Parts: sequence; C-alpha cells; structure tokens
Amino acid sequence: MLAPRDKLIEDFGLFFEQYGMPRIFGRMYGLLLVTDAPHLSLEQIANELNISKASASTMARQLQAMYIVEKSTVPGDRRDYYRAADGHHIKTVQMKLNASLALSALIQRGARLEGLSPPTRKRLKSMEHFYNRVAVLIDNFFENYREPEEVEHEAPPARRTKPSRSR
Amino acid sequence: MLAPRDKLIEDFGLFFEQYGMPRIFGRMYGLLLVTDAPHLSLEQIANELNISKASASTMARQLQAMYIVEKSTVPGDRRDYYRAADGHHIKTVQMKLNASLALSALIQRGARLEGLSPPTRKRLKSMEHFYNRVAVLIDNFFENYREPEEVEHEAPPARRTKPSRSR
DNA sequence: CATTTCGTTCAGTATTGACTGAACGAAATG
DNA sequence: CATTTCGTTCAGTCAATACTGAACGAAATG
Repeated sequence: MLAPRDKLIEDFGLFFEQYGMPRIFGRMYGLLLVTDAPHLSLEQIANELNISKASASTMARQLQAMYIVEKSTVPGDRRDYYRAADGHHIKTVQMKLNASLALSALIQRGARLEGLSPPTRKRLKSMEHFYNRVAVLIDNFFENYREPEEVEHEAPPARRTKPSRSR
Repeated sequence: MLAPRDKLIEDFGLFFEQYGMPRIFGRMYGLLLVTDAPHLSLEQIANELNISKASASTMARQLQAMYIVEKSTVPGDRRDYYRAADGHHIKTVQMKLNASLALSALIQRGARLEGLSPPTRKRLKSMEHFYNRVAVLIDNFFENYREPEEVEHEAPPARRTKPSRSR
C-alpha cells in the first residue's frame, strides 16, 4: 500500500486529470504542497514522481505560467528550485473568475445578435446578468479577504441541505 | 466570412476547447443558446454543425449529464429534441463550487498528514480556510440570488483596477 | 410483417497530447 | 579548453480521445 502522503499525491493527479490537466501536473502540485522542504529542484521532483527531467521541466513551466508555482534559487547554486507560490490559491480562483467573464462576454455577443426573438434575447441577457453578479461578488470578496490570525480546528462550512425551495 | 452567429458558435467551440472539452461540445452549447427555436432535434443539430448524428447524440448526452441541456419532446413525435436547460448557468457555477470543495478536501487531507512541519501544516490550513470561505460565499449568493425583473442595458461590472494595495 | 424513422452502439480512424530519451547549449569548474 | 552539471528542446512513441459510418434495435406505420 502507498504511504498516505504518496496516495494523496496520486489523488491530486487524478483530481486534475478530471479537469483536463496532465496527471503529472496534479502530482507535481500536490508534491509541492505537502513537502516540508522550502523548495525542490527539478531533479528531486523528477525522482520523487518517477518522471523524466524533461517532463518535470515542462510541467514546472506550465505551473509557473499559471502562477501556482514559482522558481526560487540559492546563492552559488546553478539549479532551479520550485515551490508553491505564496497565495497561489487566491490567484487561481481569480483566474476562474476571469474565465467566467470571458464566457459572459461570449454570451453578451449572443445577446447582441441581430434578429433574435425577444425571448431568446431575454434569456441571454439574464445569463449575462447572472455572470456579472457572480463577478462582482467574487471581486468584493477578494477586496475584503484577509488571512485569519490563527487557524484553529476549522469546522467545515455548513452547506444548505438541498434548498427544497417552494416553487 | 462567417455570419456573426456562426462565428459566435465557433468561438464557443474554441472557448470550451480551451478548458479541455471537445470542440463540438462548445459548438452545440452555443447553438442551443442562440437558437430561436424552442428546441432542436438531433438531426437539426447534426446538420447545422456539420457533424455526424452519432457525435450529436453523444455530445447531447454529455451536455445533459452536466445539466446544461435538457431533452424535450412533442406529442406524437418520436424524435428527441434538446434545448438549453432553464437555469443551467446557475447549476454550472454550483458544480464549480463543488469542485472547489473537493480540492479543499484534498488539501485538508494534506494538512492532516503525520509528521508535517508546522509551517507546512499552517500553509495547508490557510488554504483550506480560504476555500471554505469561498464555498460559504457562493453558497450565500445562491441563497439570495433572484432573477432581475427587467434586464436593461446592463453596464458591465466595474472591476477594481489592480489593487496596488500597500504591502 | 415489411418498411420507415428514430436513437444508440460499436469498430475503426485520425488527431491530439502526454511523456520520454537523447542531443544540445550555456554556464561553471578544473 | 576539456569536463561536468545544469535546463531546455526536439524527435519520436504511446495512449487517450474526438469523431465517423455503418450496423443495429426499438418503435411506429402501412
């Protein structure tokens, strides 16, 4: 059986694979999240994940381009090291927001098409409205979000249990 | 040159392709969004998008599984019709929320690993906290979201212009 | 019961994309 | 200037997946 830590790394791989990313993308991310070392060299990563140095190099650059990971160096050492970027999770959600806005823009283009029937136009407008509201919401959230002073045993957020809202 | 409507459908294809979905997935979605018809048959879809009936069938089922599209029928007609599901955009965002929660769960597992150094554990905890806060936020939003009475010329949401927050 | 008209399934193809090993260039080191 | 040690690039392989056409089954219709 796999050690819990290695199992977790595999699950990171599977999770991101679900969303269209390469499996080793998730594995590398997971590894950098749970490692105690301040950063890992390309070779360490390649060894730990049993992947080629070439793959490690490529993935590291991809993760970096997404602001999830950052390069770090040590004086007198020619190697590149990588670590999970500070606050990368925040940036990640922000980028999802941007994707929503891009989709919203597409929908807006739809709403502006000539010759649409009023109901169709209305539906597109209402979708556009929704996405804009979400955008504002997230935006405000980031405006106000602060790190908590000390994170205790955090209770998982209480989810509404299926609204069953009267309709 | 492509008609604006067809160009838009192509752009839907490209957009979703960007996020790992099949291109015709986005095209079909786009088509169903901008069509004035109350719904389209598999054959109409296949013809309009120049894809095989087999592809149309498969994609329609996939879109349906994601609650984006729904089947509809007419009495005395054996054909299946499809249309953009009412409120599908809301469900879509909700599913993204669930994905965030799943990731949060993975991170939580990380935070619970044995033998982690305090800084590592703290970082994971703080990420977990962040994702939980986002979850609550979105959840509350859905709790309160209502369709606007009449959607006017909607002004695009004012984004903060790069915080440039003092640090 | 033969025929038509649907949708789905299935085998096959073609394209994409993940991943590798080896070659390469750049920088240090002796 | 030869050697070592990095990272990246590139050609190539292998697996996954998008898509098709044809076959099929189910339901209607005559």
